[in-house]
This record gives sequence, C-alpha cells and structure tokens, in this order.
Amino acid sequence: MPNKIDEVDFTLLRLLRKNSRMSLTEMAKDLGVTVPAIKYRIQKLEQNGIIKKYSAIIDYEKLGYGIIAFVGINIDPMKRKQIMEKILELDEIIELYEITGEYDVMAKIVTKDIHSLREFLTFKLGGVEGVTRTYTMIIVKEFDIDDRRNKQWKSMK
Amino acid sequence: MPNKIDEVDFTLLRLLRKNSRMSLTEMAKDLGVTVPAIKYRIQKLEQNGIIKKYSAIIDYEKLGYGIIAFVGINIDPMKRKQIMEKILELDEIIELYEITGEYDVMAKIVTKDIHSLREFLTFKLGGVEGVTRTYTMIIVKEFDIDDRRNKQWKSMK
DNA sequence: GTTGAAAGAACCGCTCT
DNA sequence: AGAGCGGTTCTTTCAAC
Repeated sequence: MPNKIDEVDFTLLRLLRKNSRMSLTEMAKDLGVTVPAIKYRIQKLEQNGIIKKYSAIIDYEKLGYGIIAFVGINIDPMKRKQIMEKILELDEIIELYEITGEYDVMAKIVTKDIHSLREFLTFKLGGVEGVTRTYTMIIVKEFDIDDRRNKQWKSMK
Repeated sequence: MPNKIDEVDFTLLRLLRKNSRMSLTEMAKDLGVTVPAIKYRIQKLEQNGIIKKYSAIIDYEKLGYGIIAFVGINIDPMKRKQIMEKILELDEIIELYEITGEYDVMAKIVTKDIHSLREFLTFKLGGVEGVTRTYTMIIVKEFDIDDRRNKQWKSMK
C-alpha cells in the first residue's frame, strides 16, 4: 500500500516523532524542500495510515499517578470478546494488547497509589467475569528512546 | 509541583492527546477561552513537565514491521548499568522499562519478520553480556484507547 | 516538486479586573 | 496572576505552473 517511502519520508517521520507540533516551514527548511512538498508528503503518510495520529505524551507521574504498571492478564478464552469490551472500559488502562505467551492480554495501567492499584486489581479488573489471573509488573523506570530509529528505517527501504 | 491543574487543563490535555497538531485557535474555541489563555496554560504544562513531548504515533506494521512484541528480559544485577546502555542502542527497541516481577526489564520491539526477530533475540539482545534470559510476547492485536481518560482525570483533582 | 498570493494562526505588548 | 484585545509577523493553504 505505501506509495514508496523514501529517505525524505523517513526523516519527516523522525522529525514528527520528535516533535509533532513542528511547523511545516521548519521541516521544509530542515529537509531542503519547499513547504507544499512537505505538506503533500505528510498528507500521504496520514492517508495511508503510517502516521496514526499526533499525540501529546503525558507524564502520568507528574499528573499525580504514583503507579504505572504492566498487568499481564489471563482470561477464559470462551468469553474473550465480552471480557475485552469490559476491560476497555476501565479508566486505569491506558494501553491494551492481545499477546502470545504466558499472558493472553497485556495492559498498561496508571493508578494514584498502591491502594488504588489494589482496588483496581481486586475489584475492577479482578471483578470482570472470565478474568482468571493477573500479574502486575510495576514500572520502576522508563527510558527515553529518542530518534535513532531513523537509522534502522533507512536500512529497511 | 503542579500549579493546580483544573478542569480546563485536563480538557486541554485530552485534546492534545487526541491531536497534538490542533491549533491554539481551535482549542480556544472548544474550551471557550481566548488564544493567549490557552497558550499560557500549555506553556505551564510544558514547563512543569506534565506534557513531556508531542509525537507522531507511527503504524509500524504499515511501515513494514511484521512483528511487534514485548520482550521480558532478565539481567545480571551486578551489570545493570552497562547492560541497559547496550540495550538502549538496539534499533529494534522502541520502548524500554525497568519493572518489578518476573522480569527485570521490559522492552517493546519491532522487527521486519520472524527471522529478524530470531536474529534480534539470539544475537543482538542475546549477545549482550549479562542478559540471562529473554521471554517474547508477540503483540497479536493492539486496542485503541481514545480519550475516556478525561473522566478519570476529572475525578482526581 | 515549485511559486506566489490570500487566508489563517501565532505572537507580543498593552489593558483590565 | 489570569484573561482579553489588536496589530505585526509567520505559517498554512491552494491555485496554477
């Protein structure tokens, strides 16, 4: 589907990953092409879905969430659909994946503190019918992965 | 540290999470305040670190990465620092965390296909001295968590 | 992919409460 | 301190090439 992604597109993606509020003018200057050319390329990347969205990355800890964690979840496979719908409604969950391996589902969650974590695990998540087990991995430190990715992208074309 | 985050700020964060390229004008219209007020609030949120950055969210699959996975990693605790530095250099890793529980480190990775996954696990990650075990959880499906978060945020103030 | 002109948005100093 | 107003500057948009 991708209409051929070239070096300029990869650089564009790198810039937008680094700062999605960067102006077209600045990108154009950085890349040595004109503003409309940048606009056209970005539109293409948006249309073919390579750029999913532009988002502000929030520091949940500074917002008052003391606990950020991964929670591996096992579920009754016969009730998968209903369970996932229920889980998606839980406010604490900020990311959700179906995965292979020891857990069926992986969630990334935020809670105010240890007590609200317990409440979440015991009553909210644990209360969903068909959830058979949860395993909590509290994030102690998050590393910043800046760009770098561009190198790899280049080698893939 | 937060200079009191109010409802308007939470809504602002929700809007910026949904689309970080939204113009100040549009946010001002949505929130019923003036553009300078929005600008002032956003600056505060950036300065106190609640907004970490603005980023384009990439669809790695559409970019040609067939495999997206979590990898739980166990390491020799005596060599933690050097190991983390080495791991951070690996291009396949797009997110990296230190966590509690069964694994010491959790990585989110992307590779082109199963073969490059094997190569990554065996030689690149597995080749880092002090990495004692890896456990791969391939992401089969990713769910979209839109806003909703705003509700929870409101209840926290 | 470029140019140029018109519309629109962001920025700055000033004002008001 | 926080919010509004208006004029200048910069950015985006969209035509035609």
